[in-house]
Amino acid sequence: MDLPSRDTSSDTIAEDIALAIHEHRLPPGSKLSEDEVGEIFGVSRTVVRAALQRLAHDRLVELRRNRGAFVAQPSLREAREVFEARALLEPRTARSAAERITEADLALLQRHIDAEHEALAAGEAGRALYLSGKFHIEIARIADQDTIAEFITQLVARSSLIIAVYWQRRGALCERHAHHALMRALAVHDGALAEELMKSHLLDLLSSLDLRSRTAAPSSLREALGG
Amino acid sequence: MDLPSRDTSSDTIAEDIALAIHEHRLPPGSKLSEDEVGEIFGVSRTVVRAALQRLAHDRLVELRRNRGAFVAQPSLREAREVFEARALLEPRTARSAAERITEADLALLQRHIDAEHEALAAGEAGRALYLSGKFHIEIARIADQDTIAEFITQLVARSSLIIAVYWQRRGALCERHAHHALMRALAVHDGALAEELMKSHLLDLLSSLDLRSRTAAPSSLREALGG
DNA sequence: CGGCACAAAATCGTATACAATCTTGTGTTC
DNA sequence: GAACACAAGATTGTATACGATTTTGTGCCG
Repeated sequence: MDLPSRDTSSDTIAEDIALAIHEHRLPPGSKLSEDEVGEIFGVSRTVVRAALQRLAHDRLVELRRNRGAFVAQPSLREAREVFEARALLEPRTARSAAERITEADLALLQRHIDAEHEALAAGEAGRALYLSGKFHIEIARIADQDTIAEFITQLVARSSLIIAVYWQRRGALCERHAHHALMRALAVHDGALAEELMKSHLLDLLSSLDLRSRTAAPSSLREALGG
Repeated sequence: MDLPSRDTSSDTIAEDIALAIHEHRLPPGSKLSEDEVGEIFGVSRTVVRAALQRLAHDRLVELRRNRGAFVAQPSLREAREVFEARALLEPRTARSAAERITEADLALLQRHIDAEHEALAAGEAGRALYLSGKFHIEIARIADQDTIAEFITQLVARSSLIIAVYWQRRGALCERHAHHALMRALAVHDGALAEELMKSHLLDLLSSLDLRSRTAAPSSLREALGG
């Protein structure tokens, strides 16, 4: 509004909301009223609806007819499936990335890791998680696979939502070492190692989630009981 | 309109258009005017826009700002990437499907194949292609992987578009034997064989495309010159 | 006092209207 | 005769308005 450097189209709003979800500023189950969002961004409901529909298509929000839009609450089943899909896509993509990575790419990845550590040091856990996801997406981009990168982008965003719901051991910074090890494999163009590291990294992530208990869908009722 | 058995929501329209694209009734590059589509389905531009945006998100149509919606014309690069993504997802999914397939699933798959042959015999090549794609999606469903099935659904639709642009040897019915062989592997729960057959089937499909020539994007100019 | 029915309020679904942008046809000028 | 400038037409982008559905608050009845 004040600084219309970009078009305030629905894409911008969708990205802003997606970022907020990714950084856990919008917890799962949050209501996204069309009027409210429209007022925040200074646009009409028309463009807000377009943004929400796009987010619903990415499974980040759930649209309930005549009820409104809510930040999605991935089911246990969806959580497993998302990581299984990532396990199919990312290891092979990491191998391709290792085979064709350049010095510029490595420098960019290193900056990503540094930014992640900075965010973590500053106590911005949400932002650190977002940057951690960006690391995975960047690898797909380096592999020169835009189509797969798009899928991974979506899966990473959904993973962030899954982590928000099912995160178990909060203290463990498993990401840190895994990403460093991956960096080393990429730097020496060791595709086989990169593939293996990515595979175990994803398995680690999955095992850090509490996917055993909570068989019932964690509804907003949880907030009522917990708070 | 006349038979409003279902809600004429944007999803229905998007599916109808997607089906037309899938069956090659709407060739790549076709203009999808909002007014025109709205008049055809008896709805306002509002709902048409929602449908077109959804299709654009699935990469079946391309939205050009202030220009309108057009049936997408996949680039050479996109064509390769789509089949590379399928090569990562489908073989392992076929293995899972083989391990857990039931008699009911087998019967359903057989009906799919029969319907495909009927369509082919009736000269409905487009419909046969659509059913052929459904076969792949059904396997992902049998594997009990909804998330991956969704990705495959999208990739299959895009494949249909790719075939419309880059199809080379029209006479070859490579699909037929490949799907039958897959059926046999699934029937005896031979996961390893199913995985291998799916892998080579996808490679066969890719090799049946003419991805060497036509480095420049085939625009609508081709119609003007060809017609 | 608890449960049900009804009404008011809020929110979403869709249609229509207006503004912005692009395309295209026409006229003028060199 | 060709190229540019301008205007008319068409199409999309966005806002607003109205109808439908759901939610919720209130009052009556058992």
